[in-house]
Amino acid sequence: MENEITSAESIVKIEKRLRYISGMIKQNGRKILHNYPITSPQFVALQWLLEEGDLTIGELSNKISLAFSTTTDLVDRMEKNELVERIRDDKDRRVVRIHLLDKGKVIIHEVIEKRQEYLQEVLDGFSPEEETILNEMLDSLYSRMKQVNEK
Amino acid sequence: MENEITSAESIVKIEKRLRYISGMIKQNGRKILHNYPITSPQFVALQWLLEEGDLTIGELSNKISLAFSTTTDLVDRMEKNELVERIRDDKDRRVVRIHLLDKGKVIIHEVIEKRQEYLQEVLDGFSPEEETILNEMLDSLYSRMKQVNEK
DNA sequence: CGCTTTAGCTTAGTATAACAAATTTTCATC
DNA sequence: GATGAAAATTTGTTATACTAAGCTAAAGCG
Repeated sequence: MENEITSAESIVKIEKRLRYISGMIKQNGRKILHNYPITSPQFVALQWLLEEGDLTIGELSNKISLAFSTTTDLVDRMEKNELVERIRDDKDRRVVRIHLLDKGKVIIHEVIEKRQEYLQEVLDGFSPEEETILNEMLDSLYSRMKQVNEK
Repeated sequence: MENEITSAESIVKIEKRLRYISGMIKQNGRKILHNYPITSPQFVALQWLLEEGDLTIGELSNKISLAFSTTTDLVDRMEKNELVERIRDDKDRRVVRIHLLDKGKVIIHEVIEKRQEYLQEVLDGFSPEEETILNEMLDSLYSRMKQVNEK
Protein backbone atom coordinates (compact mmCIF):
# COMPACT_ATOMS: atom_id res chain seq x y z
CA MET A 1 0.00 0.00 0.00
CA GLU A 2 1.30 3.44 -0.91
CA ASN A 3 1.58 6.28 1.53
CA GLU A 4 -0.02 9.63 1.04
CA ILE A 5 1.44 11.81 -1.65
CA THR A 6 4.23 14.05 -0.50
CA SER A 7 3.48 17.72 -0.93
CA ALA A 8 5.06 19.43 -3.90
CA GLU A 9 6.57 22.01 -1.61
CA SER A 10 8.35 19.37 0.38
CA ILE A 11 9.77 17.79 -2.76
CA VAL A 12 11.17 21.12 -3.88
CA LYS A 13 12.85 21.56 -0.53
CA ILE A 14 14.35 18.09 -0.52
CA GLU A 15 15.53 18.42 -4.09
CA LYS A 16 17.26 21.65 -3.21
CA ARG A 17 18.94 20.15 -0.17
CA LEU A 18 20.14 17.16 -2.17
CA ARG A 19 21.54 19.48 -4.80
CA TYR A 20 23.37 21.62 -2.29
CA ILE A 21 24.79 18.59 -0.53
CA SER A 22 25.96 17.02 -3.75
CA GLY A 23 27.58 20.35 -4.64
CA MET A 24 29.43 20.31 -1.33
CA ILE A 25 30.62 16.76 -1.83
CA LYS A 26 31.75 17.58 -5.34
CA GLN A 27 33.65 20.61 -4.11
CA ASN A 28 35.40 18.61 -1.43
CA GLY A 29 36.17 15.78 -3.87
CA ARG A 30 37.81 18.23 -6.24
CA LYS A 31 39.95 19.60 -3.46
CA ILE A 32 41.17 16.12 -2.51
CA LEU A 33 41.81 14.89 -6.05
CA HIS A 34 43.82 18.01 -6.76
CA ASN A 35 46.72 16.40 -4.89
CA TYR A 36 46.59 13.12 -6.77
CA PRO A 37 47.29 12.19 -10.40
CA ILE A 38 43.77 10.90 -11.08
CA THR A 39 40.55 12.49 -12.24
CA SER A 40 37.09 12.15 -10.83
CA PRO A 41 35.81 9.44 -13.23
CA GLN A 42 39.07 7.58 -12.73
CA PHE A 43 38.54 7.70 -9.00
CA VAL A 44 35.10 6.19 -9.36
CA ALA A 45 36.41 3.40 -11.58
CA LEU A 46 39.34 2.62 -9.28
CA GLN A 47 37.08 2.48 -6.27
CA TRP A 48 34.86 -0.08 -7.96
CA LEU A 49 37.90 -2.14 -8.90
CA LEU A 50 39.12 -2.06 -5.32
CA GLU A 51 35.73 -3.08 -4.02
CA GLU A 52 34.84 -5.73 -6.59
CA GLY A 53 38.21 -7.04 -7.71
CA ASP A 54 38.95 -7.44 -11.41
CA LEU A 55 36.14 -6.36 -13.72
CA THR A 56 35.57 -6.63 -17.44
CA ILE A 57 35.08 -3.49 -19.51
CA GLY A 58 31.40 -4.32 -19.71
CA GLU A 59 30.98 -4.84 -15.98
CA LEU A 60 32.88 -1.66 -15.19
CA SER A 61 30.84 0.29 -17.72
CA ASN A 62 27.67 -0.80 -15.99
CA LYS A 63 28.98 0.03 -12.53
CA ILE A 64 29.92 3.55 -13.50
CA SER A 65 27.01 4.04 -15.94
CA LEU A 66 29.13 4.92 -18.95
CA ALA A 67 29.25 3.77 -22.58
CA PHE A 68 31.69 0.98 -23.39
CA SER A 69 33.79 3.23 -25.55
CA THR A 70 34.09 5.81 -22.80
CA THR A 71 35.30 3.13 -20.44
CA THR A 72 37.80 1.85 -22.99
CA ASP A 73 39.36 5.31 -23.19
CA LEU A 74 39.27 5.74 -19.43
CA VAL A 75 41.11 2.44 -18.99
CA ASP A 76 43.59 3.42 -21.73
CA ARG A 77 44.62 6.45 -19.77
CA MET A 78 44.78 4.62 -16.47
CA GLU A 79 46.85 1.88 -18.07
CA LYS A 80 49.24 4.43 -19.50
CA ASN A 81 49.66 5.80 -15.99
CA GLU A 82 50.22 2.29 -14.64
CA LEU A 83 47.24 2.41 -12.34
CA VAL A 84 45.66 -0.70 -13.86
CA GLU A 85 46.47 -3.38 -16.41
CA ARG A 86 44.43 -5.26 -18.99
CA ILE A 87 44.40 -9.03 -18.75
CA ARG A 88 42.93 -11.08 -21.60
CA ASP A 89 40.72 -13.89 -20.41
CA ASP A 90 42.24 -17.26 -21.40
CA LYS A 91 38.91 -19.02 -21.71
CA ASP A 92 37.19 -16.30 -23.71
CA ARG A 93 39.65 -14.21 -25.67
CA ARG A 94 37.06 -11.55 -26.31
CA VAL A 95 36.96 -10.59 -22.66
CA VAL A 96 39.35 -8.12 -21.07
CA ARG A 97 39.70 -8.03 -17.34
CA ILE A 98 40.86 -4.81 -15.69
CA HIS A 99 43.24 -5.40 -12.83
CA LEU A 100 44.25 -2.82 -10.23
CA LEU A 101 48.03 -2.35 -10.00
CA ASP A 102 49.97 -1.42 -6.86
CA LYS A 103 50.35 2.20 -7.87
CA GLY A 104 46.61 2.48 -8.40
CA LYS A 105 45.90 0.68 -5.15
CA VAL A 106 48.05 3.07 -3.13
CA ILE A 107 46.43 6.11 -4.68
CA ILE A 108 42.88 4.93 -4.35
CA HIS A 109 43.44 3.94 -0.73
CA GLU A 110 44.81 7.35 0.10
CA VAL A 111 42.02 9.21 -1.63
CA ILE A 112 39.39 7.10 0.09
CA GLU A 113 41.07 7.80 3.40
CA LYS A 114 40.93 11.55 2.77
CA ARG A 115 37.28 11.28 1.90
CA GLN A 116 36.59 9.32 5.03
CA GLU A 117 38.40 11.89 7.10
CA TYR A 118 36.13 14.49 5.61
CA LEU A 119 33.04 12.45 6.36
CA GLN A 120 34.37 11.85 9.84
CA GLU A 121 34.68 15.56 10.34
CA VAL A 122 31.15 16.13 9.12
CA LEU A 123 29.78 13.43 11.36
CA ASP A 124 31.61 14.80 14.38
CA GLY A 125 28.84 17.35 14.43
CA PHE A 126 26.30 14.55 14.92
CA SER A 127 25.21 12.76 18.06
CA PRO A 128 25.37 8.93 18.03
CA GLU A 129 21.58 8.87 17.78
CA GLU A 130 21.55 11.20 14.80
CA GLU A 131 24.18 9.07 13.18
CA THR A 132 22.09 5.96 13.61
CA ILE A 133 19.15 7.73 12.06
CA LEU A 134 21.31 8.94 9.19
CA ASN A 135 22.45 5.41 8.53
CA GLU A 136 18.90 4.08 8.45
CA MET A 137 17.82 6.94 6.27
CA LEU A 138 20.52 6.31 3.71
CA ASP A 139 19.65 2.61 3.71
CA SER A 140 16.00 3.35 3.03
CA LEU A 141 16.81 5.92 0.38
CA TYR A 142 19.14 3.55 -1.37
CA SER A 143 16.88 0.52 -1.46
CA ARG A 144 13.92 2.64 -2.49
CA MET A 145 15.87 4.30 -5.31
CA LYS A 146 17.06 0.95 -6.49
CA GLN A 147 13.46 -0.19 -6.67
CA VAL A 148 12.40 2.85 -8.64
CA ASN A 149 15.39 2.81 -11.02
CA GLU A 150 14.84 -0.81 -11.89
CA LYS A 151 11.23 -0.32 -12.86
CA MET B 1 32.12 20.38 22.53
CA GLU B 2 32.68 17.56 20.07
CA ASN B 3 30.83 14.29 20.19
CA GLU B 4 32.55 10.96 20.42
CA ILE B 5 34.41 9.82 17.35
CA THR B 6 32.38 7.84 14.89
CA SER B 7 33.70 4.35 14.35
CA ALA B 8 35.68 3.78 11.19
CA GLU B 9 33.38 0.96 10.25
CA SER B 10 30.40 3.23 10.34
CA ILE B 11 32.12 5.79 8.15
CA VAL B 12 32.90 3.16 5.55
CA LYS B 13 29.28 2.11 5.49
CA ILE B 14 27.99 5.65 5.17
CA GLU B 15 30.50 6.49 2.48
CA LYS B 16 29.40 3.47 0.52
CA ARG B 17 25.74 4.38 0.84
CA LEU B 18 26.37 7.93 -0.25
CA ARG B 19 28.28 6.66 -3.25
CA TYR B 20 25.57 4.26 -4.27
CA ILE B 21 22.87 6.88 -3.87
CA SER B 22 24.78 9.44 -5.88
CA GLY B 23 25.25 6.78 -8.56
CA MET B 24 21.51 6.22 -8.65
CA ILE B 25 20.78 9.92 -8.91
CA LYS B 26 23.35 10.29 -11.67
CA GLN B 27 21.85 7.37 -13.56
CA ASN B 28 18.37 8.80 -13.33
CA GLY B 29 19.59 12.26 -14.28
CA ARG B 30 21.21 10.86 -17.41
CA LYS B 31 18.00 9.12 -18.39
CA ILE B 32 16.02 12.32 -18.08
CA LEU B 33 18.51 14.58 -19.86
CA HIS B 34 18.65 12.15 -22.74
CA ASN B 35 15.35 13.58 -23.95
CA TYR B 36 16.46 17.20 -23.78
CA PRO B 37 19.04 19.19 -25.74
CA ILE B 38 21.13 20.06 -22.69
CA THR B 39 24.00 18.37 -20.88
CA SER B 40 24.45 17.77 -17.21
CA PRO B 41 26.66 20.79 -16.45
CA GLN B 42 24.31 22.93 -18.51
CA PHE B 43 21.41 21.68 -16.43
CA VAL B 44 23.18 22.67 -13.24
CA ALA B 45 23.94 26.13 -14.60
CA LEU B 46 20.39 26.69 -15.86
CA GLN B 47 18.94 25.62 -12.54
CA TRP B 48 21.05 28.19 -10.72
CA LEU B 49 19.99 30.88 -13.17
CA LEU B 50 16.35 29.97 -12.62
CA GLU B 51 16.76 30.05 -8.88
CA GLU B 52 18.92 33.15 -8.55
CA GLY B 53 17.98 35.23 -11.57
CA ASP B 54 20.66 36.77 -13.76
CA LEU B 55 24.20 35.96 -12.65
CA THR B 56 27.60 37.21 -13.75
CA ILE B 57 30.13 34.74 -15.09
CA GLY B 58 32.01 34.99 -11.82
CA GLU B 59 28.96 34.37 -9.68
CA LEU B 60 27.88 31.44 -11.79
CA SER B 61 31.39 29.97 -11.70
CA ASN B 62 31.32 30.02 -7.93
CA LYS B 63 27.87 28.48 -7.75
CA ILE B 64 28.84 25.55 -9.92
CA SER B 65 32.42 25.32 -8.66
CA LEU B 66 34.09 25.69 -12.04
CA ALA B 67 36.90 27.82 -13.44
CA PHE B 68 35.88 31.08 -15.11
CA SER B 69 37.05 29.89 -18.49
CA THR B 70 35.02 26.70 -18.22
CA THR B 71 31.96 28.76 -17.48
CA THR B 72 32.68 31.08 -20.40
CA ASP B 73 32.69 28.08 -22.75
CA LEU B 74 29.60 26.62 -21.13
CA VAL B 75 27.74 29.89 -21.60
CA ASP B 76 29.02 30.13 -25.20
CA ARG B 77 27.33 26.84 -26.05
CA MET B 78 24.15 27.69 -24.21
CA GLU B 79 24.05 31.06 -25.93
CA LYS B 80 24.50 29.42 -29.32
CA ASN B 81 21.53 27.18 -28.49
CA GLU B 82 19.52 30.21 -27.44
CA LEU B 83 19.05 28.99 -23.90
CA VAL B 84 20.60 32.12 -22.38
CA GLU B 85 21.93 35.48 -23.46
CA ARG B 86 24.79 37.69 -22.36
CA ILE B 87 23.97 41.19 -21.23
CA ARG B 88 26.74 43.72 -20.69
CA ASP B 89 26.33 45.74 -17.53
CA ASP B 90 25.85 49.42 -18.35
CA LYS B 91 27.40 50.68 -15.16
CA ASP B 92 30.43 48.41 -15.27
CA ARG B 93 31.27 47.38 -18.82
CA ARG B 94 33.53 44.58 -17.60
CA VAL B 95 30.62 42.66 -16.17
CA VAL B 96 28.56 40.22 -18.19
CA ARG B 97 25.22 39.12 -16.86
CA ILE B 98 23.81 35.78 -17.98
CA HIS B 99 20.11 35.91 -18.60
CA LEU B 100 17.84 32.88 -19.00
CA LEU B 101 15.86 32.96 -22.26
CA ASP B 102 12.39 31.51 -22.78
CA LYS B 103 13.66 28.41 -24.53
CA GLY B 104 16.02 27.71 -21.65
CA LYS B 105 13.31 28.41 -19.13
CA VAL B 106 10.94 25.91 -20.69
CA ILE B 107 13.58 23.20 -20.81
CA ILE B 108 14.86 23.70 -17.30
CA HIS B 109 11.32 23.71 -15.93
CA GLU B 110 10.52 20.45 -17.64
CA VAL B 111 13.69 18.73 -16.52
CA ILE B 112 13.19 19.87 -12.95
CA GLU B 113 9.65 18.55 -13.09
CA LYS B 114 10.88 15.15 -14.25
CA ARG B 115 13.40 15.07 -11.45
CA GLN B 116 10.76 15.99 -8.94
CA GLU B 117 8.50 13.25 -10.23
CA TYR B 118 11.34 10.84 -9.66
CA LEU B 119 11.92 12.10 -6.14
CA GLN B 120 8.19 11.94 -5.55
CA GLU B 121 8.20 8.31 -6.56
CA VAL B 122 11.10 7.57 -4.26
CA LEU B 123 9.45 9.34 -1.36
CA ASP B 124 6.18 7.51 -1.93
CA GLY B 125 7.93 4.64 -0.20
CA PHE B 126 8.33 6.80 2.92
CA SER B 127 5.91 7.50 5.72
CA PRO B 128 5.26 11.16 6.59
CA GLU B 129 7.34 10.69 9.74
CA GLU B 130 10.25 9.28 7.79
CA GLU B 131 9.99 12.14 5.41
CA THR B 132 10.17 14.66 8.20
CA ILE B 133 13.23 12.93 9.55
CA LEU B 134 14.78 12.89 6.10
CA ASN B 135 14.23 16.59 5.77
CA GLU B 136 15.84 17.32 9.11
CA MET B 137 18.71 15.02 8.30
CA LEU B 138 19.44 16.74 5.02
CA ASP B 139 19.29 20.10 6.76
CA SER B 140 21.82 19.00 9.37
CA LEU B 141 24.07 17.40 6.80
CA TYR B 142 24.03 20.51 4.66
CA SER B 143 24.78 23.02 7.38
CA ARG B 144 27.46 20.81 8.85
CA MET B 145 29.14 20.31 5.48
CA LYS B 146 29.04 24.01 4.85
CA GLN B 147 30.82 24.56 8.16
CA VAL B 148 33.49 22.00 7.33
CA ASN B 149 34.02 23.14 3.75
CA GLU B 150 34.50 26.72 4.80
CA LYS B 151 37.21 25.93 7.31
C1' DC C 1 45.59 63.94 -15.67
C1' DG C 2 48.76 59.83 -16.59
C1' DC C 3 50.26 55.67 -14.55
C1' DT C 4 49.73 51.29 -12.32
C1' DT C 5 46.96 47.90 -10.40
C1' DT C 6 43.00 45.23 -10.09
C1' DA C 7 38.69 43.01 -11.60
C1' DG C 8 36.01 40.52 -14.93
C1' DC C 9 35.98 38.01 -18.70
C1' DT C 10 37.81 35.75 -22.96
C1' DT C 11 41.32 33.24 -25.74
C1' DA C 12 44.66 29.76 -26.50
C1' DG C 13 46.33 25.43 -25.75
C1' DT C 14 45.93 20.87 -23.89
C1' DA C 15 43.90 16.84 -21.80
C1' DT C 16 40.00 14.36 -20.55
C1' DA C 17 35.29 12.74 -20.93
C1' DA C 18 31.27 11.22 -23.35
C1' DC C 19 28.59 9.29 -26.95
C1' DA C 20 26.99 6.89 -31.38
C1' DA C 21 28.28 4.28 -35.20
C1' DA C 22 31.33 1.31 -37.58
C1' DT C 23 34.82 -2.36 -37.10
C1' DT C 24 37.49 -6.25 -35.30
C1' DT C 25 38.01 -10.43 -33.00
C1' DT C 26 36.32 -14.29 -30.83
C1' DC C 27 32.73 -17.44 -29.49
C1' DA C 28 28.57 -20.19 -30.15
C1' DT C 29 25.45 -22.59 -33.02
C1' DC C 30 23.51 -24.53 -36.57
C1' DG D 1 32.70 -23.99 -41.97
C1' DA D 2 29.13 -20.19 -42.53
C1' DT D 3 26.50 -17.22 -39.81
C1' DG D 4 25.11 -14.55 -36.14
C1' DA D 5 25.96 -12.69 -31.61
C1' DA D 6 29.01 -10.84 -27.91
C1' DA D 7 32.99 -8.03 -26.11
C1' DA D 8 36.05 -4.56 -27.00
C1' DT D 9 38.12 -1.19 -29.75
C1' DT D 10 38.40 2.43 -33.25
C1' DT D 11 36.60 6.52 -35.46
C1' DG D 12 34.71 10.81 -35.45
C1' DT D 13 32.60 14.50 -33.07
C1' DT D 14 31.29 17.41 -29.26
C1' DA D 15 31.54 18.89 -24.54
C1' DT D 16 34.11 19.59 -20.15
C1' DA D 17 37.77 21.33 -17.54
C1' DC D 18 42.00 23.43 -16.35
C1' DT D 19 46.12 26.79 -16.52
C1' DA D 20 48.23 30.55 -18.39
C1' DA D 21 48.16 34.46 -21.12
C1' DG D 22 45.65 38.35 -22.94
C1' DC D 23 42.27 42.09 -23.16
C1' DT D 24 39.46 45.87 -21.58
C1' DA D 25 37.26 48.62 -18.24
C1' DA D 26 37.39 50.44 -13.62
C1' DA D 27 39.75 52.14 -9.50
C1' DG D 28 43.50 54.01 -7.01
C1' DC D 29 47.10 57.21 -6.64
C1' DG D 30 50.88 60.40 -7.41
